[in-house]
Amino acid sequence: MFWYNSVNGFSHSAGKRAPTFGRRGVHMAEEVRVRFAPSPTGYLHVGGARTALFNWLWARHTGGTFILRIEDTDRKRYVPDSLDDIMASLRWLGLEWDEGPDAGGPYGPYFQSQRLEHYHRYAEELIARGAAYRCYCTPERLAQVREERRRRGLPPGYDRHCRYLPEEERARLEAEGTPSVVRLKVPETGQTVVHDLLRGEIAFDNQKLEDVVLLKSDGYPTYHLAVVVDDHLMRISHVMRADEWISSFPLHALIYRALEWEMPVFVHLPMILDPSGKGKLSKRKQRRPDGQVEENMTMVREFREAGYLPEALFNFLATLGWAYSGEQEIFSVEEAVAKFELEDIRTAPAVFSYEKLEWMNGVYIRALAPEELARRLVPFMERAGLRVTADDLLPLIPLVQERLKTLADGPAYLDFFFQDIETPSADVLVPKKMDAPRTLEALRAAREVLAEVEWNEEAIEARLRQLAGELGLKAGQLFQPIRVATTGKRVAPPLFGTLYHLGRERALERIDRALQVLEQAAVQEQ
RNA sequence: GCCCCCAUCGUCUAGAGGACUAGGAUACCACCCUUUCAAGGUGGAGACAGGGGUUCGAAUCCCCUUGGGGGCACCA
Repeated sequence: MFWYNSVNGFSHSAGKRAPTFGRRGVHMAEEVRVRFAPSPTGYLHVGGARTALFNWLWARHTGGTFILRIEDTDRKRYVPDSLDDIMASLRWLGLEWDEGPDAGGPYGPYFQSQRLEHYHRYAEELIARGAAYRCYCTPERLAQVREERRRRGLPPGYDRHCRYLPEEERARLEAEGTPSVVRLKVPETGQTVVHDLLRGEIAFDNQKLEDVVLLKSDGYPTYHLAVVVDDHLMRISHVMRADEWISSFPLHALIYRALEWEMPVFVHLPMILDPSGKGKLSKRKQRRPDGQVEENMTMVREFREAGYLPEALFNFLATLGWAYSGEQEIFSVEEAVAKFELEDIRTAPAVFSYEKLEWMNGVYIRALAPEELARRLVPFMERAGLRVTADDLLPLIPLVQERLKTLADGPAYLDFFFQDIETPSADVLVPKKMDAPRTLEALRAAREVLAEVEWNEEAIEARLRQLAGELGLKAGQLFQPIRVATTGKRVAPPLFGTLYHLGRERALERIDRALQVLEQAAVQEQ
């Protein structure tokens, strides 16, 4: 049979550094069409987002088309709100699609559940061409077979029972209306050689391949059939998908060849690994940044809620498995689009580094216009119970901008501006190498200065520095009690700006409360 | 178990046989700056998994070993 010659279709091995277009020279002018095809079985995972991102980057780089296709062929695992999350997360990252749900397009519908007639048609076509067959085995029998094979030390799989069903038996089962699936008729000998842009040729012994189910008994296709049919019908030029699909790649190739369809260029993307380096990134794994045991963040929405900027996540994900030069790693969207090349995608799996993402997020936060930072901080302040507007925040931005790692850090740095503080205890108020009486004396003096100083940052700083000298204290010894008294924190934004924006009245009021605490402590120490 | 993929500092990576005393970033450490914390500056420690080939010459090409990962559903 023609498709037993599995090596056809490839003129030469491209190898690791093959030119992107050269291999399919005839198609150099052909439009690039790529797709991201998630299944609505859960929220968008950062691994999925990275796949989407690479596809999007390639589409934008080439002036091609980015398609969103929903692979909703598993009715059992369907999660109702996952589709909304996937679309919202993609848009949050800036990965707008040209064709797909909402957008529409000439090759729709873009939900596989609405394309069943196509899968049925090509399943029949495959049967007619002798490349597939109906299988009437029950799930129970299949389970039995698997168990049996396991016991005999064989790889789990189907025993091809129905492939060799006598014709009269087949007719009888059909007449009885026995439920059936359609299976791929994999050649029993020879090899299937597939081509990956980055890895070159990969050969599989047909003997090791399985007669996978193409069409389920509920009439829905499996991934294997649906992906091939849709990629062909939607005229996909490049398939970029996760590494884990390499195993079923030969099955897909067999379907393409049986249907005599030309294959797109395949690029398998490296896996994203858990920080432990053990296995795919998943929620189950735990990380402990400071001894704390917690769940990994894996969903795009979680990063958004944790105060990461979309541009930072975008940049980080873009450099996970793709490197432009080894020198540059901060890329604007435009730069990434301009510089993205398929050849520069790595094949080795990459560990997801939360530390590096956090650093990068800080870089992007520092680069934000103050007005913009203020605007983005508002929801995080509100979530912490602080009712503020961007205008309230704006004057305070210079105090915190270079300190924030995430937007969620905002409240911890700024809450005392917007709500009263708990009066700090003496042990927090008294700096190292100081005692309560001396701290009390210093803070009293500071109160007097602050009560009459002209209320601007420069004057406050000048007078307090002068005071420190008069008291024979180091700057920190005077400033720290003031900081703690007015902010309730040991760690807070720069003092003079803080005092200025807090206002004289509130600053003095908080200092007075701290003085009471210190008075008591001073008495007790004597 | 079988099949497939992968292998440079802890991590992300540069490296296309000679430009490698292996570069950058992050994380870490020290110092500087400094009112705390950051940010910034300077410096430091830190890698070609192992073994065979090929070659005048190997991080780079080939083979083996080891290690890691993925897959083996009427899931995607």
